[in-house]
Amino acid sequence: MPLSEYKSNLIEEKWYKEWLKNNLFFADPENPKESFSVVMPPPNVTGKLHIGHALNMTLQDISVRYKRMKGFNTLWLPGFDHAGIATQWVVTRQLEEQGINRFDLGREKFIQKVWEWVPVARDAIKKQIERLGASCDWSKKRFTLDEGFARAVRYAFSNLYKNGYIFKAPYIVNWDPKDRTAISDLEVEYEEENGYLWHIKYPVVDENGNETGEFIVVATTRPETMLGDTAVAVHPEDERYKDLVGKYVKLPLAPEKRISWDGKEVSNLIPIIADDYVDPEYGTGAVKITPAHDPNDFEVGKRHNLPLVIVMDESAVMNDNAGKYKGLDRYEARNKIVEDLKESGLLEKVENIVHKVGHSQRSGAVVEPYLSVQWFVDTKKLAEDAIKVVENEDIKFIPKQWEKTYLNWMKEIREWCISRQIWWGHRIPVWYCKECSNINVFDDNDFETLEEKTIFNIYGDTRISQFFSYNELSDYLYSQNFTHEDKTNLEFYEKIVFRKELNGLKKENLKEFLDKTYKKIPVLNSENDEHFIGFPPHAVFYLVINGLLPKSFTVDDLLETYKKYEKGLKDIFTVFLNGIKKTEIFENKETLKQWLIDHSYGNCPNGRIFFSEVDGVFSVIEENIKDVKYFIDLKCKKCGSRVLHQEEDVLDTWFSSALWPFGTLGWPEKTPELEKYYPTSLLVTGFDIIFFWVARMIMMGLYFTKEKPFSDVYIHALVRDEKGEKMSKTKGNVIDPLDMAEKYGADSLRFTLAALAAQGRDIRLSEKRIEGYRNFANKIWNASKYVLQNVENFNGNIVKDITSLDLSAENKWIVSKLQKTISNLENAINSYRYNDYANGAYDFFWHEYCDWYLEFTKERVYKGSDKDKQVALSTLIYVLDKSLRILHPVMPFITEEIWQQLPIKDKDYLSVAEYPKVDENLIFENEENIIESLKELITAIRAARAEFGVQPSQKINIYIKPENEEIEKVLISLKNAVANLVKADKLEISRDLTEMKNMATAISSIGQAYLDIAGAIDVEKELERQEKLLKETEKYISIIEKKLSNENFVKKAPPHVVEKEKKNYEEQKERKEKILKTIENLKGLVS
RNA sequence: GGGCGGUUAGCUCAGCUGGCUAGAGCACCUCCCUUACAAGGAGGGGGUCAGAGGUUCGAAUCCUCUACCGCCCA
Repeated sequence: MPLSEYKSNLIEEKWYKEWLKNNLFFADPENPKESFSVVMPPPNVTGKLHIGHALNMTLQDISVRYKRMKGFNTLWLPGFDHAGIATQWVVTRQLEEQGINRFDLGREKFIQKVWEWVPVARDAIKKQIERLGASCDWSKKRFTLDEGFARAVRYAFSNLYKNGYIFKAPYIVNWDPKDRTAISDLEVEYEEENGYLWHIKYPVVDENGNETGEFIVVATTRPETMLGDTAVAVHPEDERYKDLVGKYVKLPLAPEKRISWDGKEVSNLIPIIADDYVDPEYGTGAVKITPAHDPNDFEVGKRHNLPLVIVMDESAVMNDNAGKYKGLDRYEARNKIVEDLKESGLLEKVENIVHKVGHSQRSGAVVEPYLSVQWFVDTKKLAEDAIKVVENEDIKFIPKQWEKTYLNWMKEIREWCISRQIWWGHRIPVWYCKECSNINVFDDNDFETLEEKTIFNIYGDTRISQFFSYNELSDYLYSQNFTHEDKTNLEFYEKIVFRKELNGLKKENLKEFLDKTYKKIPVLNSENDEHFIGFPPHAVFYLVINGLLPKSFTVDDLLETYKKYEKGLKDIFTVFLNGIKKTEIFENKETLKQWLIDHSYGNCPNGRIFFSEVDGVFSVIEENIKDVKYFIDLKCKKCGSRVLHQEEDVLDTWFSSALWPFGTLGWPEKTPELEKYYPTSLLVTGFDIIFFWVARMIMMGLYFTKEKPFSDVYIHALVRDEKGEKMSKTKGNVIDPLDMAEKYGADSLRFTLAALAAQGRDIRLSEKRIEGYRNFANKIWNASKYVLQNVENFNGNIVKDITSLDLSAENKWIVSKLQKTISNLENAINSYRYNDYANGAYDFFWHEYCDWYLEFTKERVYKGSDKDKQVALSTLIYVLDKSLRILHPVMPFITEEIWQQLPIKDKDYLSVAEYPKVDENLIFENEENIIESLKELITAIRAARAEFGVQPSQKINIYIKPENEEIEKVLISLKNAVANLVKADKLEISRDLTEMKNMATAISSIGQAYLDIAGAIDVEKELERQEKLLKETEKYISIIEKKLSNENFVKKAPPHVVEKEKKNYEEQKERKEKILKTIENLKGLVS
């Protein structure tokens, strides 16, 4: 099927499907070849793929496709990030639009909504990645919240906690009052804003609390926090305040009694303390200290043992400690306080200032430094190895400059706040003991069998509760997995998480397994009855169905058994029933007996019957049991209590992303994938997440696997618009990669991004640019069309091994050029110069193959002998084949489409065909030089034509006098082609040509050409033209002369440079001679 | 305040470890619908490589300072 017109849309979709269908991107860990592995930075499941993703995907795909074609065992592992705050925010807003508040909805239902929404967004993004042609192994795709990943996260948390890297502490965090969560330092963006510096007078008091009339003036940008002041600090050496240190001030506007965060009363008389932290030069030299609302003050507070008074709630609304300002939003309170201060004469002055105000990256709300209890990772120790591994180049950043950025940050690393007060994410695997307050961290190491581990993990993922029924569990086990649609959740556990069969959980075994393994909890019919006193009947039924008590029993039997299991029973039902009552029934035999009788057939006054009774022997009536739940038995590791409560907070999303390179390969299990593909080879990402992600992956990777997570980190730039502005929806300057792919083809978009991806610079992208490279795709298409059409029309054979052919000079030239191009391209891609790769391929294909080689072949292809045709077409095909291979990593679709039609294809798909190897035997320096000079001559002839205004279509007679016999031979062999290229009517090539007078002259190192422009020659004009050329040449000669006459140059410059200059010099000299001669002739004509 | 980067043709940018009469694409000018391609072909104009100084036989490239622009961190 010959090619028609190039339409990207018609070819792109079909090939991606084909590739997938044939599993071309599947990575087999058993394949013994050297591995090349890349984990894809997982896009957020929120929203859409933007142009930055497109760049990221393109660069990865180029490297991955290149390595795959080079024969590596190549893995590109894709996946998605659950993006805690971002996703929660999107869903919250959607619900708000429907008038639903997430707090009203509740945690469980909210999460359910998120799970419903996420696949929609995720599948959209997946399609977009596919549209760009990403050659990743979808069969291995992962999600940061999938079953295996969640397990890895719990495992990691537990390990870090047990080894002292994770701690919980009261701390000043960056609080986002809009999302009501703590955020990490990195999630705060500082913006310069106009603000005020208020100078406030605090009255000094004497021992009795009476104002002395003296004041100490403090300045603040946040006056509302003064209500939380617990000291005023001055520098110890500051003479102005020396006498005041140790005295007290009366905090204006504050209530007399405030309550500190740990419940103690705090007076409004606060001490004046001395601390080095205060800069005596700045402001008044006195600083208000608000330890619960400022990180620096917090440190001061710790040193001086100051109480911590919180004055706002989680939404930044003033609380009880704010006295009469209670209930006001922080800004309303600020205005009111300023007003009141003014009124009472305590506001000394107001300064206009510009200061930096922190905003939440996500919600945009002004961040409030806020005292709260949070979970932290102590990153200091983890950072040590992470610094070493980069310093000793085990991990390389490309471009190198980013190393410094990384190291600077790493060396000054601070604790990482990992808890978030949101719902969507990995719930922290901590269970607090209600009895002894112990912090228990559980992971599946606390369980014996894989089946039990699995069930614990399902619980940990909040898919089932701690008390679960058979149906709840089986519904989950056998339903479709979220991440791998082709598997059930059980299969996911078997194939992805544990890599082992979970026989106990198979449908046919599940019931038996549960009965055997878990304590059974009776769910009684009366449970929803609010007057129902649940504990005693539950306890009895529990003992019976777990086989601890026979179905029929006496009071003594029951009491004895009860006493034996009392603690456990109480604990379990405290949790199950959310508190228990009537435990006293079991306190003595009489009450118990009475209770049993009261609830037995025939004796029951209130009509609630649990037992039958015959002669003091009671039997449980099984109809009372509505359902049986199984109980995942978690006990406090310190006191053994089962009354536990799980931490409400979830982990920072980056905590899970930090495990990405090994978590996706099956860690903590020792999987074949981990063995084969870890450490990964390359990470491609943007500079904006070096701290968020790259740094943390390195720390976690080193800690958990004792190996680096990757070898090379390629940091690409930000894609900006053509004016250099960041793309944003609000500015309306967004270039949508999918629109571009539709309009110009994914190939063109990819090529553009690669061509612009120079190291260390932002990319300014304009649509024009994409259009330009679409033209390149069109060029490839049409050139291929020329080749394929003529191959089709040819009756002979295309020879695959072109070395067996008698190659003429121009064939050798293009083949030789090709070798050099391949070598350059490989150098470029191996050092991540994607732009050089793209441009190098572009240059070769367009400006050598199309502009010249194709033109050289036309005469032979159209009018040559069969032999001529065979050589030309075979070479055309040979070079086209190699060209498509080198272009394939950048433009996979169009190259595959064309390659499929080559008569010499050696694989089913170009995507898995071999990358060209440089063949030294195909480098022909001599022929290269000759043809390059011929190009020069042809260009000179064309220039002469143009200067004399000869129409392109007008044919003229041209005479060429070659420099020597060899060149003469080459030129004669190419006579028809040359004639065509210079539009010659009659072309004569001979060394015997005598001087041609009255003609325009074109000069090159392989000879000169005379253009018979049929009397149209304007001698004056030609003279002028030649003189201009002479001048240029002379200028060049004088530059070279200067170099060569410099003794030091000849002495010190490397020989090959000197050699080159000498050769240049000779050439230019000759050229000058020729021009001089031409001028002489012309002058002869004038006179 | 600390750090990093940028400044090369009208525009967007290449120019790796110093050897270039400083390149590309787009835009511009002239000519051409020649049987692969007008999404094209041929030819052409356009830059004291931000400024100053230094190192060197040789600097757009290395060093220092200055100016302007950007980013990151505090």
